[in-house]
Amino acid sequence: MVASNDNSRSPSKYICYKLSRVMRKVHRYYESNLSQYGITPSQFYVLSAVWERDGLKFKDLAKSLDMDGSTLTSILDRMERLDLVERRNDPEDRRSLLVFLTEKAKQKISEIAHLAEGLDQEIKERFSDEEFATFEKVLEKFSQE
Amino acid sequence: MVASNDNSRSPSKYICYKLSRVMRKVHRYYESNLSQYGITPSQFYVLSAVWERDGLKFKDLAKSLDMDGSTLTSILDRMERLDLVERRNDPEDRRSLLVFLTEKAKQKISEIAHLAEGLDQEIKERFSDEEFATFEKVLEKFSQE
DNA sequence: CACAATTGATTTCCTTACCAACGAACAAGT
DNA sequence: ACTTGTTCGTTGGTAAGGAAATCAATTGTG
Repeated sequence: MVASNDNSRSPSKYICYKLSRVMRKVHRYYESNLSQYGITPSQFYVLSAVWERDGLKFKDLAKSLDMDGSTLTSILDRMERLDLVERRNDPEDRRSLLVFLTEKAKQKISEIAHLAEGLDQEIKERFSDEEFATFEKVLEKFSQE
Repeated sequence: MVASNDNSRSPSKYICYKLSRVMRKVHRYYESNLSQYGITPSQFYVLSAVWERDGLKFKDLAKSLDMDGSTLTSILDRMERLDLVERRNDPEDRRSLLVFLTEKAKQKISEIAHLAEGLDQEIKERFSDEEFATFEKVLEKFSQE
């Protein structure tokens, strides 16, 4: 808490810096665990989102992940190379693409999701329930607006 | 809160995803405001850290920002090109580098810091004091361990 | 002293992220 | 039908983040 006082020059007084630092840390934690499945955290988010709604539109996928289309394009490129997802044409709109999980991905995803839930559990255990609930509430509010 | 329940498949149930999403949002907010000074959020963190301790060692800078050395190398490259920082040899260790702010940076940094404090203020105002205090406490705990 | 091990910083490679510009396809209006 | 405008996805550019390999300099050990 020392570095948060207002007349300090330290970057650690700024929200954005704090968030970025923690995010990177948690990201590395996920990354090191997901690597045994040969995927990255971002690829895992895409897998989860497509698992939730197989065959959804590219643009809806991007929107649901709050991700720029061009970022998703390159992630899907790699995931297609890894045989995790498949892009198919949308019969209703020739500009649009539909995204599907491959059989390979369908077989792996629930195990991976289980692992990720375990990682979350380990993180949560470091805090009190209320503390963490408030933390998540604030995050939720952030991403809504 | 809907998406956080445990039997959902949505990526938004995972801490790492939530953090990344919020972080990106806040990052974009900072980015759009800092761009008037021609710098990025990460460059701003470096400026702040060097402003706090001018002439610190490269490795200490990287450590204090919890940043990989290779990342810092490329950020400093750009910042040197922008005439914001300067690398000098460490007289005590020829492997080591010392990092200094340029005059140009010294003149701009306090104004930029003031802007950033304003951005933080605007964010804070969206939450209750306790709520946000807990949020920051959790972030703090995260980055300590 | 000499040699091995470690440290400091850079380079290269890969992934993510975003913006701006683009071309193709669709929609709306006249 | 034709033109105008919009939407969809990709491409190309830049920045950041990190892992691994590398080189030079320093430290440790025999």
